[in-house]
Amino acid sequence: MSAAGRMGWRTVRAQVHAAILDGTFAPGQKLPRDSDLAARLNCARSTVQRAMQDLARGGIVERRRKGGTRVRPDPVPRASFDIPIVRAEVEATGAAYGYRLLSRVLGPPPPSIAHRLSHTGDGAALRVEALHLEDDRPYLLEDRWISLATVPEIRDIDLTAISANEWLVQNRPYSRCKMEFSATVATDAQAARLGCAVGAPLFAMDRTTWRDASAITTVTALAAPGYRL
Amino acid sequence: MSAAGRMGWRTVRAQVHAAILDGTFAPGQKLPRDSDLAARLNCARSTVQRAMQDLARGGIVERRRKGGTRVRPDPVPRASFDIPIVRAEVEATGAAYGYRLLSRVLGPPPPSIAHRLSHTGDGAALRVEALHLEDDRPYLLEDRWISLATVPEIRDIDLTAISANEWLVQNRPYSRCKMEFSATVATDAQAARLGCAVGAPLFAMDRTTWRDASAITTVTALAAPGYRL
DNA sequence: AAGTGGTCTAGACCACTGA
DNA sequence: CAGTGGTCTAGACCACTTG
Repeated sequence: MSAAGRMGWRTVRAQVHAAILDGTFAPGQKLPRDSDLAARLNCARSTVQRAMQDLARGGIVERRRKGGTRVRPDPVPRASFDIPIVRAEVEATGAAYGYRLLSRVLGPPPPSIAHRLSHTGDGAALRVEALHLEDDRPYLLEDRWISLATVPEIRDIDLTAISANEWLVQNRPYSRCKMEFSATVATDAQAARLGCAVGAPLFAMDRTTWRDASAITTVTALAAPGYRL
Repeated sequence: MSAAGRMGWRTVRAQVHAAILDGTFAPGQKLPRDSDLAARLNCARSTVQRAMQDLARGGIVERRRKGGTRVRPDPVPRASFDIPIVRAEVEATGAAYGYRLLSRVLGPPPPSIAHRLSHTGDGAALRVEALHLEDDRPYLLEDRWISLATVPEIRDIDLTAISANEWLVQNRPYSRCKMEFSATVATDAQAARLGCAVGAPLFAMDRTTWRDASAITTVTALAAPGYRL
């Protein structure tokens, strides 16, 4: 770690990171305080601040007021990736995107879904099943519940023309989102819709979105066998 | 969006985000330039900068030099979560963590693995199969290949005492990491080791880590049925 | 060529928190 | 209570990109 030419915050980050990787700063060890690093690297403290904050965000170091900055003994693999819009994901592969509405039912959701939507009991919901296609082959099967309390307009939208997903994204931006991933095997009905064998392994994504404290929608999407995230 | 009391960058971010959610700034629309917002909110431009940069990182807006800041029409769900260390993940549930080495073999990896490790042909590797336990029940089955070219010391480590995962994390910090998730069904051998039925759905995580350009290890971990991420 | 975001600086004060 | 990170400011210059 030397104080050569101009030090941008990315350079500072790289230098400190390199020093951690090569053992100059051992796991658990305390790093010099920001102002000292700034002096040694010949830059402003705020530049070091920026760099260290980025390392902290990446799980490389841990910072505490008065406690100083320490190398994390367990570099947390902080995965961060974009969940692509289905249409974009399909079209990115060069394939043609298609969409088909399978069912659309108004009614009270079962308890498990009502709980996810934080429904207090009286709330009705719209259930939509749809299939996303990649070059006419089944790609993603979604089973969605939309809260009519939060999104009453959805009742009048023609969901054969636009997917609920896209309509919601464009008309009901959400402020919070929770996702879960798991694995299941295809039931008879799912296999028929996805065009795969019964018992085939399916990658499942559960997503619930909120606008402030009001749940908007909860969806379970099943990907055709072979899907990788 | 009013200029009330003290405006920290989090406050600025919240105000702008709220203005986007309530439609003051429509999707695709251009926002005022930073200095204007700063004037309107009665704070320094750099404070607005920080807030806007955070919104951009969250996929809410898109910024371009000279092009200005625009509301993203497709609020990208940017999932960001920590991949926990297995031991920590188990112990967080209050359960006892256990670990068992199943096999340990030195030899040339098959082509598919050699490719993932960027081996040029001559490189040998260490293959380790291990089982992570939660209260003595199978939790995660890992099948790992470690590059002896990058980590020769691993040959002399007693992997019955410490898991390869933990040893590597503590002794070979990595600078890059690639992960993939998918779903499979249990084979005979996997079912026996995980104590589940043949054909049960398994959540699979593939991870490869590098130190600079040298691959360190590649691992496929299978979670027992019921696992959710 | 000009406009807008990106970064750097020097200095100040605040907010946690460990000793 | 004292030390360290967190944030704010005002100003300057740079870098990219669009018209």
